[in-house]
Amino acid sequence: MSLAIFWFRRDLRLSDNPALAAALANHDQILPLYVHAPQEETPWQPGAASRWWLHHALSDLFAQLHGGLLIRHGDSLATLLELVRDTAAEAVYWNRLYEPAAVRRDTEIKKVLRAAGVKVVSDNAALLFEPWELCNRQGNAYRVFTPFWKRLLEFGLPQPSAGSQASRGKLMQAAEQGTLGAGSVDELGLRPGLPWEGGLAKAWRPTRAGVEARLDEFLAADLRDYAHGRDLPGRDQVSRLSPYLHFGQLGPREIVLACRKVPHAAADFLRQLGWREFAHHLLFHFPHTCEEPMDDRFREFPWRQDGPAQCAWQKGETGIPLVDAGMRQLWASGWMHNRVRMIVASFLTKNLLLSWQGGARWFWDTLVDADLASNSLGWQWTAGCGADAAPFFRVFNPVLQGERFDPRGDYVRQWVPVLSNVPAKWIQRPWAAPEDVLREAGVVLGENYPHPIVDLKETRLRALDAWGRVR
DNA sequence: TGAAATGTTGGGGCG
DNA sequence: ACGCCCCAACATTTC
Repeated sequence: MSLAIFWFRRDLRLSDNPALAAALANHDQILPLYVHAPQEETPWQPGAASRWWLHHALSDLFAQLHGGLLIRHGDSLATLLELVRDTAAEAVYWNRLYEPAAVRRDTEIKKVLRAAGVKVVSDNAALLFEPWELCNRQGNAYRVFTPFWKRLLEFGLPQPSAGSQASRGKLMQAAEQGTLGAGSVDELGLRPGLPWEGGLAKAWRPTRAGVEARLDEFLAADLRDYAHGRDLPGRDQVSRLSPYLHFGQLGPREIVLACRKVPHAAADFLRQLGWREFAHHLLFHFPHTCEEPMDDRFREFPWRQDGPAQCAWQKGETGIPLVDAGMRQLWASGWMHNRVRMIVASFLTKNLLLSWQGGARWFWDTLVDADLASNSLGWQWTAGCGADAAPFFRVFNPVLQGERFDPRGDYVRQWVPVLSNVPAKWIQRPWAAPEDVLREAGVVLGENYPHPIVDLKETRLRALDAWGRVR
């Protein structure tokens, strides 16, 4: 009778799970384990929105396993050693993580377990390719997206391997785990316990059934005209799969497989999956880039300190409608449309001249899809200090972006309801509207909607000057 | 996965 | 009919 522990981390699914499939193939009985150890991810412990999602993802996995998921809270290595001792497990299986803290921890755990005579098997459930499997002709990591993606496509987009649907009859049932001291998901205390979670619950279905339904719906309807429609936040023609991917309730290879089955071209959408892949590639090879700019010239960049401005940005009270709409969508639903993420990030770093790290930290705490790799890439891209970064002179004008991508103001109306009666012509810049137009719409600037906290033209020039000095 | 300034062109109003 | 000016509309350059 051979027993192995399967350690769930951010691969909270039973399908397309290579390490789980390998464990099932090689052992008679598998103990499914989850260890809650946020302190091991310091300084990037999951934020409130992320914990809310994790709570539901774990509850759902617990249900899929009919309660046969051992839940522990504490030190990962100590927990594994204790369970190996108590169950006489021969092996521990897991799927890899790529954040610097997780890599350090897992390397140490692997070393200690092997020294103790325990077999350790790790595999890749989170990415299309391991970060070290793709390199340029000089054998170096990629720093530019396009050649990276081109190379990946040359290798071919991988699909779930056949063995991943192995028998689940060997998974140890709850009754058999009786003496091992299982905790419950509720005991982990992951839910915010704020009225806030009502907004998250309304916006999301954080379960495997939820993601399967979402994927089908997206591929059937929203993939047509995706290249254009994904830029319109009012239309919301985007996949919304990112939180499921982060927690591994859906694997990227499952997405590739699903795309093969639809009649429309999926290349533009898969390219977005490529950006997620690229972000992991970069964070693995340049692990300091979640804290520090990749471009050393930005180490001494003169970011301002401005608490009130930072706060206005966070609360969506900048007086710039599209920025405020995005920040309010984030707070209310734990998510923001990608086009708007770029706009609010440009506004924070360029118009307010506040550090990208501060923005990244706020996103980290409020996004249900907060992912260290994607978040770091996105913010460094906007700030112009990262790999394949936006050119220094690229400053988004949130008014023009609004007129181009939210021309009727649908998105602004939804998230900044006080502006809902402002005509489309003025909704992206109410401060410029004639008095009678505002009066008729019920808007009183400085009363029920703020005056803009900065002048867009002036702050653009200030940003150009600051970025110009870096060159 | 920009925006603004500057340059060019061509149609129409008008003397 | 002609030249002149104005100014969209579009293209190019610059940040």
